[in-house]
Amino acid sequence: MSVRVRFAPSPTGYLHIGGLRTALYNFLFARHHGGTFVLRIEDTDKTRYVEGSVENIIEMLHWCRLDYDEGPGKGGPYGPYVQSERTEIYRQYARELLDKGAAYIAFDTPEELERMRQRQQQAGIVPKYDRTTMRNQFTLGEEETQRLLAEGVPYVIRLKVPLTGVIKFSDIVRGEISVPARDVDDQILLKSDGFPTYHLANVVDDHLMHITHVIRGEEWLPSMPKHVLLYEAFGWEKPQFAHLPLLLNPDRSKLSKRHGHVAVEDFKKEGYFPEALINFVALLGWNPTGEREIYSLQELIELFDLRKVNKAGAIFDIQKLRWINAHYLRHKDPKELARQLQQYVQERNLGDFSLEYLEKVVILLRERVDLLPEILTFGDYLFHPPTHFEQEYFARVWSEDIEALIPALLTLLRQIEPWEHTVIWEQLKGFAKQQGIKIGKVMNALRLMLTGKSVGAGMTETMEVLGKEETLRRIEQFVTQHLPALRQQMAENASE
RNA sequence: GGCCCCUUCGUCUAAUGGUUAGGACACCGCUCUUUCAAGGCGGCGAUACGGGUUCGAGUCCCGUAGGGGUCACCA
Repeated sequence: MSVRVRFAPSPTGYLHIGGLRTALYNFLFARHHGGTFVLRIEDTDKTRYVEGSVENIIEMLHWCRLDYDEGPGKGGPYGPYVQSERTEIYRQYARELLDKGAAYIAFDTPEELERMRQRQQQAGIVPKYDRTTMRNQFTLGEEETQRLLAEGVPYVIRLKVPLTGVIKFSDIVRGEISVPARDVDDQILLKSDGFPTYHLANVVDDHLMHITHVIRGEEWLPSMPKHVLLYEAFGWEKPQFAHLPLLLNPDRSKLSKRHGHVAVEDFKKEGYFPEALINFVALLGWNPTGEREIYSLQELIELFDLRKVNKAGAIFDIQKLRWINAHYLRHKDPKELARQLQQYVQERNLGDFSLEYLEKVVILLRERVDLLPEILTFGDYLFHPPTHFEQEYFARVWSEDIEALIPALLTLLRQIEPWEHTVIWEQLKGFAKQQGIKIGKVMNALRLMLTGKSVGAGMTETMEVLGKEETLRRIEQFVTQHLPALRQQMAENASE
């Protein structure tokens, strides 16, 4: 039988990193086995629905190249793939459970349930639905139940969990697990609004959609016994289960918004590459060798093995993500990067720059930043003349000697031809020697005048990218405008 | 608190019961050098604890401790 897996998010917000990892492992498993990857939207709680979240999930999966084979907008043989469009199916199966005696009807109001929990807590016992004292099919009797139903009194359908015995199941990641039945609650399967809860809808759909492997987060492990009971009540063969270790905050709690952003979209906006995000997230909880860090999606597909997935949760370390992203930044095609950079330039209204120019900028600076858009701030002087000059740097590298050399330096630069960094370098070296001054002094002065900053790419390379005209203009502008201003500032600081 | 899961450097991880416990990020140093990076080289740094099984345990078993998840008409 061919592999069929699903990613089943609920549309309660944006796709987050944890969801992406779950989707990724499902995707990798499906592709590795030549199986089918299904997207199913679990929107059975209409109160938690967030507008636009389905679109966001689909868009982000697509951005990461995790395209699904069946699902919303794509169709497939077992649709619809949105649970709110399948409510009649769940009602039908809930009735089947009722007929089989595996479930029962209950009329308790939320207030009554709350009082029950309070009583239990005061008595020091674990809160759990008590079907021998509450208002349900068993305590009310068949006749009264039918009467209330006929009257239209709201009701729910609950799973009738055995009072004794042990529920056992097997998990690909965690092995054999068993839970005493007495610790399992009589889960509500069908809510009073006629919608199913997760547990019913999930089991029914996984069966109807012929899912062979359920790969989901560890937070679902505690509800496994309920799901096992449901499969058994229906007489269905269970799929195989794999509960993935959680993604954690630096404090080891479940990954959440509190410690920085977790929405995939935020990483996209910040300028992370999808390849980097996928590469990083794939290695959180699974590793093919332990010796390599960089994998393409294709390589991940080839190597993926569910049995090698770890059991312990993994902290989401943004530092390593940045490093991986930086790696991709240094290895991607500069032409492609230039196109992407142009987008950022336009978004920020930095002016018009040709792709040729931006490509040079990318090559010049990509080894010095982790994210592509950081080039815009790190190398701001490549997009407009510097308006701010680091005072400390100025104080350190500017001197009377240097200032006296500026006219000669300008004359030298004017005659340099061709304007290429190797030529510029040779000429400047000769100049420094001739003037009996250290080359470093000249370079630092140029760096200050041309960029205003103490750090950046190689100076002559930067000059080449700026062009001769711009280089000369900036030097002149520095001497006539910025230098007096800087002097004045220094004087003010000194007098304070 | 009940139930369930988990535990190798700070972090992500590797290790058919036999390795000086390996790699990567971060950090530190050296190197390169016109600054800052990148690269290269090196360093720091872990089997939670206690028992047991075994010639031999990170690996198997038991206990303890710690961490996490979950206990809704939410998924």
